[in-house]
Amino acid sequence: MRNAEASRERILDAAMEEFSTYGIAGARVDRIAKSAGCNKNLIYIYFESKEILFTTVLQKNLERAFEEIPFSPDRLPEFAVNVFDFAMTHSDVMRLLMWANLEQKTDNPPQRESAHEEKIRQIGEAQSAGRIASTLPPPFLLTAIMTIATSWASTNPFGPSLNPEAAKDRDALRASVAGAVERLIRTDHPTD
Amino acid sequence: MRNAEASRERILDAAMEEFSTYGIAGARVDRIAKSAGCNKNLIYIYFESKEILFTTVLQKNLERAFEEIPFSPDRLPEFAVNVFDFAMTHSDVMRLLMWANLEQKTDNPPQRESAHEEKIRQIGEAQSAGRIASTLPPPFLLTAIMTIATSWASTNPFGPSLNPEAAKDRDALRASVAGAVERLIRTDHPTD
DNA sequence: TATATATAACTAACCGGTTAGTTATAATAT
DNA sequence: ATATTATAACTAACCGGTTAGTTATATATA
Repeated sequence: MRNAEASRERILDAAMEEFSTYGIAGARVDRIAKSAGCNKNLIYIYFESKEILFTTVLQKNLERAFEEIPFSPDRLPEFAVNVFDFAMTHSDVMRLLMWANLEQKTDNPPQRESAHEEKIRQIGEAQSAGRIASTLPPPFLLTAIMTIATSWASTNPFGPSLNPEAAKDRDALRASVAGAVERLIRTDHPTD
Repeated sequence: MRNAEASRERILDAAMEEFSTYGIAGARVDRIAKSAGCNKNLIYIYFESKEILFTTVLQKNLERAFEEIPFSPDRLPEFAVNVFDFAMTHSDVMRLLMWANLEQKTDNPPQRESAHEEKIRQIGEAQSAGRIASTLPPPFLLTAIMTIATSWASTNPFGPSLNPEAAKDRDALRASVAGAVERLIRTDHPTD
């Protein structure tokens, strides 16, 4: 049982669980070590500090999310549904993202920023071409779509915790997400 | 300078600052005491524990929010704008709410739950009367409105941190919030 | 009004347990 | 042999909560 790569992975998995549950300040390195079945110092050999371990876990999981969810400005309801499914299936990643946003003062990784910028650019293009409504500015529209799509993850204080009943019917929620986004972009008036 | 009520208030103010910045696990009772200009033990005399102090601060601030923001199912865009203004002006309260949702496992206070229920009921009524569109189920609609309205507070990982430029123009955002909500409820097709 | 008494408001110092991070040492593979 | 992988043992600082005691203020009494 001497395998650096495997140990590293076990630590990352354990850290994911710990950080998503307790956040950075609340996480305990001892607990991560125990849960990963390794010595605490091994964690400090592979990852310099608790904070760096957190950032590593977050980055890895966000990358996966970006790869999994394709984007097209002409299929925004579909995109929203994909985000919705990801958020509902990976509530731990959503929690990680929230912790990072609350506890860390660091900027977003440049790749995430530029991916966001690119989406905004494409939305603007689709608006100019009249394929979707131009009423809402692209940055606002994208933010609205992301927040609506993730609003039924447990991280949202206005989501499932306030609506335990509605939160059960995932298919209905998925349809509503698509419907809401469709409403935000429809061009029923030629002037839109 | 011996005034129980004033001391209590100073502690609550200091705690608000500390908890909204660091969360429950990250908050330091010593720091709260120092910032409130009192002895740490005084905090434990007035509030039993760190956790109870947090809950007290949260409750107090949420109550204020409920009082300040009136609700009418026939003025949903206006309601959303009021929520938006509150969220932008009181980002510390928003952070408190996020920390509570992430760190605490306790249910929402019953008054908050019932206030939410009542809003949903009124929305359903307005839908049945045909005053707003019936496409989206009331619980989904209310959650969508709340999340859109608060999506430009710093607590949203898809909000200002990804759109620093757009976040500056508060008036434009306010108008977009109203516009988005209007789109979610408009009845342009008689079948809606 | 001056003095004794009771109580409310507050504090300094401490404690047991915890926590992130280190050091020294052992085992394994090549 | 020697570099890599791993662990046990350790430490300094921290932290929530407590204890034992002091100071201010109100009330009662003579």
